[in-house]
Amino acid sequence: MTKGGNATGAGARRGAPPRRRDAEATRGRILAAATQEFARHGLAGARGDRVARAARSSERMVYYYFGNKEKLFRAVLEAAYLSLLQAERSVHLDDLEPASALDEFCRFVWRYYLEHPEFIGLVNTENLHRASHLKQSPQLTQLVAPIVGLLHGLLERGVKLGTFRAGIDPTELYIAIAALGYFYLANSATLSAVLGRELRAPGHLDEHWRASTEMIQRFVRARL
Amino acid sequence: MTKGGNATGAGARRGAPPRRRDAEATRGRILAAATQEFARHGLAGARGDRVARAARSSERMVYYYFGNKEKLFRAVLEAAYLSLLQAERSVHLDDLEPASALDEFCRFVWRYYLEHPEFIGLVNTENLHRASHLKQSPQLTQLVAPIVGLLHGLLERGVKLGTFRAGIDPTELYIAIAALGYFYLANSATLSAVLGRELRAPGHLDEHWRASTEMIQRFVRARL
Amino acid sequence: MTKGGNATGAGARRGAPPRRRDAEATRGRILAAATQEFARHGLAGARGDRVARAARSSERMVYYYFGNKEKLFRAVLEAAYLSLLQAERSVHLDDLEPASALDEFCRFVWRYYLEHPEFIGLVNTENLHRASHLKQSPQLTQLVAPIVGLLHGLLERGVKLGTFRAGIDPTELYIAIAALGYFYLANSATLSAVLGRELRAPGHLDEHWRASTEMIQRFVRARL
Amino acid sequence: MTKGGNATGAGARRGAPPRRRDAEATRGRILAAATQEFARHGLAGARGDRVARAARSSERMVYYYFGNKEKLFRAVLEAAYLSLLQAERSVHLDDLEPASALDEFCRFVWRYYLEHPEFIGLVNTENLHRASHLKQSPQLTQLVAPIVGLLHGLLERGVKLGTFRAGIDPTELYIAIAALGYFYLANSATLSAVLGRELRAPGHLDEHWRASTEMIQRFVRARL
DNA sequence: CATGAATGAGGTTTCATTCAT
DNA sequence: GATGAATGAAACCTCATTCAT
Repeated sequence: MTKGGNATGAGARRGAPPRRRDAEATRGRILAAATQEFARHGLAGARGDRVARAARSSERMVYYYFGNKEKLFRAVLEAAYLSLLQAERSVHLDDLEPASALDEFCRFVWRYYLEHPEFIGLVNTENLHRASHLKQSPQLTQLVAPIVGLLHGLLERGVKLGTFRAGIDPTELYIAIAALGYFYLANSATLSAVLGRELRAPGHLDEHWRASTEMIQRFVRARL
Repeated sequence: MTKGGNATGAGARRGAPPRRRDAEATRGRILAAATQEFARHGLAGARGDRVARAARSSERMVYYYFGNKEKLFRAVLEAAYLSLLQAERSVHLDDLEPASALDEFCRFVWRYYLEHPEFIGLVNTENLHRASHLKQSPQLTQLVAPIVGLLHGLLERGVKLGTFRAGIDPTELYIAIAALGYFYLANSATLSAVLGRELRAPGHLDEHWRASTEMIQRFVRARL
Repeated sequence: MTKGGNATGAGARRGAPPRRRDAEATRGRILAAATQEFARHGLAGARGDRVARAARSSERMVYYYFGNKEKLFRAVLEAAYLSLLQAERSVHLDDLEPASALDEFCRFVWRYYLEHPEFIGLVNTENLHRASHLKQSPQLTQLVAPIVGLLHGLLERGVKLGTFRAGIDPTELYIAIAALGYFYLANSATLSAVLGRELRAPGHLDEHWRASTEMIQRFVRARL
Repeated sequence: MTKGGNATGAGARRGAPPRRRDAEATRGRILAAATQEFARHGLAGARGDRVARAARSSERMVYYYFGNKEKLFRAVLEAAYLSLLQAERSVHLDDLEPASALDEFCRFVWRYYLEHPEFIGLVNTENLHRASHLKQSPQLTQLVAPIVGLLHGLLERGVKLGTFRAGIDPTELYIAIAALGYFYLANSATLSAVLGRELRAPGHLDEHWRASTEMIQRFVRARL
């Protein structure tokens, strides 16, 4: 029942009569559409008919597959976090020396946020709801962001080599790295208006990334 | 119960029946209630009757004073930003040496976010709407966060004294300071669930603030 | 208490503090504004605040002077009919020979409708309400359109002279004259759309008037 | 109670509980009810709940099928004009000699107005709105009342036979015929009150029709 | 597996009107 | 005599959801 390994192909399905395996495809399209919808409009602002239309399906199907709005949101949220976890698994830092590895790590986080604006939207929405849906997903809460483990190892290596100072909490470091990227992108609209600077302009994006990595490096570096 | 001749001021009015025919007071209560409502539930999730009840007024009065939901939100947003600006005016850093002044600045920002969770909620909501309401408020967009000016002066002083390195963009510095505080508090719910650590616990709050200021100090410090 | 003959002048009353005799002036402005409002939007569609604004007064004053919406409409309607009656009094046909007098009469009716679109709007609205307000105004129903009397005399003279045929009901004649003008103007919007001809174009207005008078003349003429 | 296999047709369904899940029937009942409601109360005065009740449906269904009040009105208006056009197609004048044909035409128009008071109410309402809804219906504006074509042919035949005079504009003639009928019926309430004559009394209705046709005949007749 | 029809409940907003100086 | 503040009732409309095939 896994996704990979089937050979039906994704193409040639436009207006054609529904065929075998379409159930899963429909479900997938709905999930994708709902992800966008929730990310853009929040939970209360999301509209079932927009999801249905974007998924080239019907509102009825949304209920058929997901039960109700809240459950749909939970499914979307789980998929989003799972997606992040999967991406995190692709990060391999062990072959790099600690400082470069940390740079690489920062780049990964920044890139992920930059390329997954829907993730930011969903997380913001979930925080508005005090993480109530997340708490209902045991598989997610038990996972304890394995990415922090990466940082832990990395910091230890740096300390041993004498390039990083001791006593840095990997969780705090992770939060700092996330904060610098997330805040900038999540709040770019209001910040741009208030600061009078277009934060989404490519130049400023780059500059921010550079400043952020420097800040992180200086934070961990021994004997500045 | 008449309007003239009392000197109670605006405070100490909780649960007491609202003074009737006091436009300013009624408007104020509605604005305060709406601030909480929008911060907690977002624009789409906010409910007019909850606002009315919390303001010990009627739904009708909300429309009487603010026209419609969107305008009410705009009024709330404007008041929130104005409130921040006013608080910023109370920050005086000129008498402190640069490093201490920077610490003080960080403490101010952190405290403001900590003590004004509604501000975070409103800003998040406004970002969901791509700052569309903010852009309609000329008075706010024209203001160009004067607080950045404070940082600018502070950095210059530090550079002259040789304690800060040159070439730091005050706007970027401001964003970093804001990011470290805002992100932590705005996302504490999901982060707590995912990281398996109660970020709102007093100890962790303090630790985060300490780590943040250190990060900022190391970022600007010359010759580390 | 008549309008003419006072020397306060109509000018110089813009933003100035209210003075003596302003009560009557305010009432008058409200009545005029309400006339336009009811004519343009009907009874149900009329809005108190639009009336107030157009009258440079307040909604409160509307109720102060007229009690409620329905009474205001009645006042408007009475004023409109009284206005028509007064205009009718200015029609003098006795010095003209019958055919010319009839032409003159037709011209008067046509002109009145053309120059008083609000009258048409009000009458249409009143018919929607099955003349219920009109019936409540004894002064109007008792009047029995004196203008029909004019036609009666005119027809008699024509018959005596041998230019008009006998047996024509003056009321029917009046209705016909009114119909040709009223219908054309009252329905010009829908007719223009459906017939593909701009009925309000000056050329077509004139042509219609010419055709109408000819129709009326041919109707009464003896021995065609 | 299933949908398939019955042959009752659309008629004879009054007071009986509405057949459920019959979209066409439900839509039809709502349209019919709305026609009456708009005709009687105008656009602003029409009430959604009255429509729902009269249609033995729910207010919700009105929005389900028609979107909103304005669209419902447009649908009603379109149906009303389409109904008129269909009736016009049943008029065949070619077999009659011109004068009789013209009489027949007048009778048709008169009868239509007499038997479709809702049409008059709707058209009046649409004129209040300056035909704004009609203009949004391309199918209606493009039709250019084909009935005028009938009059055109009829006039030509009469001229050739020498019974009608030349130079009569068929559109003007149509307007005159419509005016004499429409005005009388649309304004019967106010006219009855003002003229002191019950225009809806059968005798007066007949008399008006006779006077109207005579007027039309005399208008077109050659050599009176 | 899929769907068109239907709906209860409640949301936002408007309206005409009155209160209390 | 005049007015700003207030309001109950109801209007229109939307939303998430279920029914019945």
